[in-house]
Amino acid sequence: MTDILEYLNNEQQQAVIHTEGPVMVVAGAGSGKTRVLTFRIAYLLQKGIDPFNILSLTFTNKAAREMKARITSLVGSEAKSVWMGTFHSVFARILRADGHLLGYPSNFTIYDTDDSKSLIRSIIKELQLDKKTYPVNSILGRISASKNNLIDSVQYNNDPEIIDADKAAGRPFIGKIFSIYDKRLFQSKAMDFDDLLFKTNILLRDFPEVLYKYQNKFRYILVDEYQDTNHAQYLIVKKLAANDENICVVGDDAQSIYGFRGANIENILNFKKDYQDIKVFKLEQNYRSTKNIVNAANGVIAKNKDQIQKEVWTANEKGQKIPLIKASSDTEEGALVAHSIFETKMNNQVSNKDFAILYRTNAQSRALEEALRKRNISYKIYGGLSFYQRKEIKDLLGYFRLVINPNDEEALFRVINYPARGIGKTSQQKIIIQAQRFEVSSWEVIYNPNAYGLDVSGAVKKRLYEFVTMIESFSAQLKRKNAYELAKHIAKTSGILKQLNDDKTPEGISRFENVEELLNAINEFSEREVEGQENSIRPLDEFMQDVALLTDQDNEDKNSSDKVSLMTVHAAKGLEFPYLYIVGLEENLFPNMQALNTRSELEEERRLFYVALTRAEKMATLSYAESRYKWGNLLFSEPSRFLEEIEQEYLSQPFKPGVGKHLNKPLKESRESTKDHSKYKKIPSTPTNQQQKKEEASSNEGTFHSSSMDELQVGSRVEHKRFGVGEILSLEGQGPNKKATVHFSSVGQKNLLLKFARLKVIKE
DNA sequence: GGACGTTCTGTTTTT
DNA sequence: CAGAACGTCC
Repeated sequence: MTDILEYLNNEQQQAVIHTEGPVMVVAGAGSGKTRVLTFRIAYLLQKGIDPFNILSLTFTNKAAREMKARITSLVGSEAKSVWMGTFHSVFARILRADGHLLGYPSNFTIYDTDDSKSLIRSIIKELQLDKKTYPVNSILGRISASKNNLIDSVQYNNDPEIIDADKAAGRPFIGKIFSIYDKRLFQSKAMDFDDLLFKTNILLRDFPEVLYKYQNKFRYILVDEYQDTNHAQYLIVKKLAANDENICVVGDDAQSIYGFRGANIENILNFKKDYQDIKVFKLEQNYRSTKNIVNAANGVIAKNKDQIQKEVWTANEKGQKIPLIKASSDTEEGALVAHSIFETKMNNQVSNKDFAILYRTNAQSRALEEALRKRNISYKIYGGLSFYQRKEIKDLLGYFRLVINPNDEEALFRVINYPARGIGKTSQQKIIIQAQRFEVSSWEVIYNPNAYGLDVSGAVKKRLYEFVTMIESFSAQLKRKNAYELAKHIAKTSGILKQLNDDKTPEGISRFENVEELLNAINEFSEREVEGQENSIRPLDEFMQDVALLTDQDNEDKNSSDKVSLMTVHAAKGLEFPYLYIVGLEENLFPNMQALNTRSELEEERRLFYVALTRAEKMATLSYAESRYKWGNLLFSEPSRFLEEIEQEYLSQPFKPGVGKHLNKPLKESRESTKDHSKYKKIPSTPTNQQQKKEEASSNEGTFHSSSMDELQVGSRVEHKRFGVGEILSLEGQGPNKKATVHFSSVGQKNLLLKFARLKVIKE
């Protein structure tokens, strides 16, 4: 047995060997946080603690896997029995085991955000509410915030304060939507992301025997990224740890960047109040970055009010000053960044994988991709539309979901008429209506249409019968066939493969390939043997269990080839790169406009920038563009205030703020009182805002008219949002893809594809 | 019922 | 600009 402690510095050792009682490790960026967690678990195991008694909650499943591998290499294979994973995946597992107490079967479906939104959309429609007054996103946000604070729909509707707030915002029916939403989830035997935490809380609250069971099992609990836990997660941890109080939380308040998801920075700030005899260890030495980067980053958050006092320092070399790239447009920004990567590669003899480009929003990746492609630099995008969210993938997964849990309503209506089999919208509506009338799932209705008085033609009934029979035949094979065989059988029999194969457009081919890739992944899963159960079949439901919880980060890098990484700052958490580019440093983009309402929101944006900077080892380059295309509009921007907030001495060239001033909105103090913070987390944007915009636009009526295709003719005077007034010189082509050459007085001639061009005919 | 065309509408970060 | 929603026609 090796003495694993010799790998650690003094501070880290202390945090590792203090195994009993509550421990908080406040770990600055790059200070070896993961190392401490890993070694702490290894140390526990070496001490003879049963791996079965350890629970480790990490931020991504990938982090858990890597930690496990590391621990295995330190102390051997017993590490494999430690429970490790994200909050969501660990508690999904618990709910699959004990959720029956709450009325859920173990094969319940996990609805992802798309499923939730789609359900809410249909509820709003059924209630005949105006979707502009009830925007799906904010409704879901409201429900989510509520669940994260352990307020269910009944409490929501009984809380006069909440109801009054909704009424005041002109949306009295949110509570009703919430109730129906939850009822429908339950009928579908499904849980949304927030339910995984919410229901776990209920389970532990209402069933003491379950609580005891897990308290007894998890004698040692470790939580990573504690600064990003929300109230529901906080409570679960607190309950589980209540007996032994062998809890170790690791985090960095300066890296709390998930406030929008209900993360409550108070959790870490107040940890001391929750436990007595708590030991606090601070890891302040940064091993990752140069002095310049560490100091610049420290300066950015120094202005924040909410923080735990600590001083991150480094013994590393000073390093070079931070270069600043100023571009005129997003295209140029991409080109300059690509150029800089090219040069740096040459000058330092390093490879693509040593580089990363971080941005605030996913949409920014496009210009960068193009620039990199032009220079033949290969890259990989993390996040964005994840593989599992693509339409063709969700369609096939829809079949799998339905086979496993026929009550899954979202899956049912996704696939009931795809590929087309003559069960159209009207019939689907009728099914839903009957299902709701009898308060059963839609599957029940189509399974037994006569019993529920489903009023559709005989032909449709026949098609429904065929559909039900097909799904049932799949279900019957669930335990008999391995995941791959069944998946392939379903893909063929359902007609999905054929449908996709018939589409020979480039997009169609790529969709087909995606489906093949999914099938390959399932094949790999089927063939991977699980220790202790060799020769046993690995069925499809096992594969599907936490597909909804997989993130792009979790996809193993099969070709861990030499590529530049592109991702959002959020996705970069926990990662590090020798050469880093942070792009789009423009006021309103980063810091983000939507996030600039309260002081604490600005502070979170600063922490986000801090996280970004501290990912860099040798060099961090910043860039901004003076203008940028967004939704087809050219927008001009001010350099980000963050550039001014970095001390001059850390930048390689002087930065002077532009002539214009930031449109500094006065920042409101957020409700930080204590208890009810996120109950009213975001006051949703008032409908009046949007109505006003509409009215402004329509005040032009009389002069312009929204034009249909054939109003556009050679010689027509037209107006374009961006280019102004012009005249159509020529038209070419038929149908939707007409091309027009238009002369605009402001910019000269432009060729426009009419399908996308917004031209308004000016009527005399 | 379904295909195909037109119009409208997002507009942050993610488990 | 892209995708969803809506409208029209067979």
